[in-house]
Amino acid sequence: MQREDAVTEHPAFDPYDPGCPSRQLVDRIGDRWTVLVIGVLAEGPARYGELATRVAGISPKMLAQTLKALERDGLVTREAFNTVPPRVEYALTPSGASLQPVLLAVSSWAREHAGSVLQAQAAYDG
Amino acid sequence: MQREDAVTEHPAFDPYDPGCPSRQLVDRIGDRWTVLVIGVLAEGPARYGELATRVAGISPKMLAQTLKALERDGLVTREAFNTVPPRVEYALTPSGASLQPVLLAVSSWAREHAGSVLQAQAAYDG
DNA sequence: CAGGATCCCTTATGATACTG
DNA sequence: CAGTATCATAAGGGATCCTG
Repeated sequence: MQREDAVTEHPAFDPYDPGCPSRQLVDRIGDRWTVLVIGVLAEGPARYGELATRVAGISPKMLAQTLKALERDGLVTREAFNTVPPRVEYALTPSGASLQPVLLAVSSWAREHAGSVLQAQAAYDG
Repeated sequence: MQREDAVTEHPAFDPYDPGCPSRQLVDRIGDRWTVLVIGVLAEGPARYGELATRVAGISPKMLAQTLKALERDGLVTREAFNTVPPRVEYALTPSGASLQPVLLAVSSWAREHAGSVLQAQAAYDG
């Protein structure tokens, strides 16, 4: 259990503490769509429709939701042009860009170990 | 998308890009409990109850489930001692240990940016 | 002590249709 | 084009009880 008045302090962020903002961030990084969206934006700004295309399989709802969350977290900027037809561009902020290497490390590890993991699974199942 | 009928015979959560096992791994890394469990084991072998204590908030079900998945993936070993009372020790395999730096990068990023993210959220909400 | 088996509920997510 | 609104479903996860 936890103290109610812990808000007044500004302690070290502890991912092991449920309810700690840093844990929330870890969760976000782990999010299925977040990773993919940031991956696309890491290559440059993109429009909504472009994202919808490149992150294949994502529903409009999830895309909008993911982008909104990222924008709220200050990881992504949203720029709307009042034209016809409408045009909205998303881009990574410096914070968002700083996340890229981390995500890269994750996917690198995954690529490197995918083989041995598959092997281990087969052995375990057998 | 898929040409399959409404028959969902396989619980494959891969939204798209099938045939990429590394994708499965990324999802695992992103798993809320996996990250925390590996984090604890990175400091050395631990018993079931020890893990239950240190990974605050996890239920027996989730802990067992997470450990089993990690064991199947060859990231964690399980050693059961046939004593009374029972004693089971979990430890990282080399593969699992190699994951530590990656996870460390993730939580480091989270700790570093938690502040600015909170700030961004406040600004967004206001 | 370690964990399996259940039950149940909350939330996440997807499909679809609609609007500024 | 860029979303929003709504609905239905499935999965994640917690609580609890039980056993080797």
